Amino acid sequence: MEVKKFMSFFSDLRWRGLIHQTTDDAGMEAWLNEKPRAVYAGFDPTADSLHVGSLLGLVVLRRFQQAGHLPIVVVGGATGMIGDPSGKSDERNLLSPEELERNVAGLRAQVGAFLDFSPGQCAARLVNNLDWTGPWSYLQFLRDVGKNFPVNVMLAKESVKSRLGGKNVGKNASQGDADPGGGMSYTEFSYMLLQAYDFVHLYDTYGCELQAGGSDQWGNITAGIDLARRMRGVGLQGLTWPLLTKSDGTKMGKTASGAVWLSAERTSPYQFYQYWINTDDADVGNCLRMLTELPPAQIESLDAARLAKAGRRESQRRLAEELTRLVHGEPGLAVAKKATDIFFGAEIGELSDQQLGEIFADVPSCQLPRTRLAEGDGLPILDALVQAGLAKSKGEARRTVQQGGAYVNNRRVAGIDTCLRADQLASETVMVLRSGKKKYALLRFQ
RNA sequence: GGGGGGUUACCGAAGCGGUCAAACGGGUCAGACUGUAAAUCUGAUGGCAAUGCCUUCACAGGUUCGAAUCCUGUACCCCCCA
Repeated sequence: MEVKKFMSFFSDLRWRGLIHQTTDDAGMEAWLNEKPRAVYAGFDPTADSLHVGSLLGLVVLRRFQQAGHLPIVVVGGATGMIGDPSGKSDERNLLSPEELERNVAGLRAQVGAFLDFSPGQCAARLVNNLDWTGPWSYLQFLRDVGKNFPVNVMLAKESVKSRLGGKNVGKNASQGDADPGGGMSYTEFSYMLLQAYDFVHLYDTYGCELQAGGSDQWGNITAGIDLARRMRGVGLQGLTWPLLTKSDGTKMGKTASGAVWLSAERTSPYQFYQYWINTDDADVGNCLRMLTELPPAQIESLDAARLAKAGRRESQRRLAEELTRLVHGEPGLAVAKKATDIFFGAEIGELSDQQLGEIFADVPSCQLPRTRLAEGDGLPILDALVQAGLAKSKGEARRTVQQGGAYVNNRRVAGIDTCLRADQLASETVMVLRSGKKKYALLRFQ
């Protein structure tokens, strides 16, 4: 395997497919090599946690920092109050100030895992655009900022056109029979002014000359560049990364049960790990390039291994490991892997309540009095399955057992007459029930 | 307003007096296979104290030894003619 010679930071970005558009394709690389530059990317505080959709932005900023540039994370406390129309087919609901405040705090807590905020040459910053946008009066904003925006230019932006054009951009517009396009409110129309001004403010305050964002942000980024030229007479730069989509065209980071979050409370490290483990062969190469920091040579050798022996799923494993470590740290990864071993592996036993609790954090459980284990021959397996919610009726439980689909502590239940006794506890008070391949439930005996 | 057709289990759809807990397909669940994939194959699919018992075929009554099946009424849906 040929080892790539030194690759500049920027061509590495290109190689990874992280560059979609730039304001200066020819000169950007040299411009970045010239000296450390401040670069900013914005994050919407629509929830108290970021999700996989924001991961790309975070890792891009991280790469900039590793290359010696200064990343600035802008949390959209102000713009979040308005709602970015880019890529949305419908008007958004406004968040309350309290919600926003909580969300901003949540995001602040998360970005520390990606960027280094400790004082130094290229310490990262996190700012909230509400801090500089809040004080504006409406009239003042119209005079100073609004004056610089020709409406015809605003109307030409894709984010606006698609909403006014009379057809939904959203892929699943099918359910909205009545609503062709929906239009947009003046509020959302004004969104780009706020984001544009952010760029000017960051230039003024931190000398920030580059804004990065997803490809849907191109219109907002160029709006900021235009504004800076008009207000300050400077030429700022912009760069976008492509949207992270799967080969089937759907968005990355969505599961049947909702978004995959970065916070352990919303998506446990195990679930997070599992999400990546299950990445399609067709997508995993892209994900490795764009999201992980594995060197190109290693990624290429994983590609080759995947072609030769797809069944080993080495790529998925590495992807899940790298990202879980990045987001949840080494301890989070350890828990996720341990849980994975148990979920797909051998008998469970000799564990503590606490260990089981961590591993099966996502699994439903039910409490039963401990005496049930001692009554008669013990707790009949059929009752246990129903109690645990793994079967809707005893008939269903019976079928599951007869078909060999029921397990206690990952050991197959032999017959429908099986009874559970205290010596089958996996830990002090917990027994692990499973139906089929992956459906688990805990029984806690108090 | 007049005429006709329909309403069956999670969904679609058979059944038109007993052998109906109800064919068939889809879905779902389990098993085998496998890469925690896809495809395929097998089994299951109202409830229960289970060679039996109980509750289901829009709802309420009725005919009958016996009704998802026949009759009457009610509700909802569809089609045709005005």
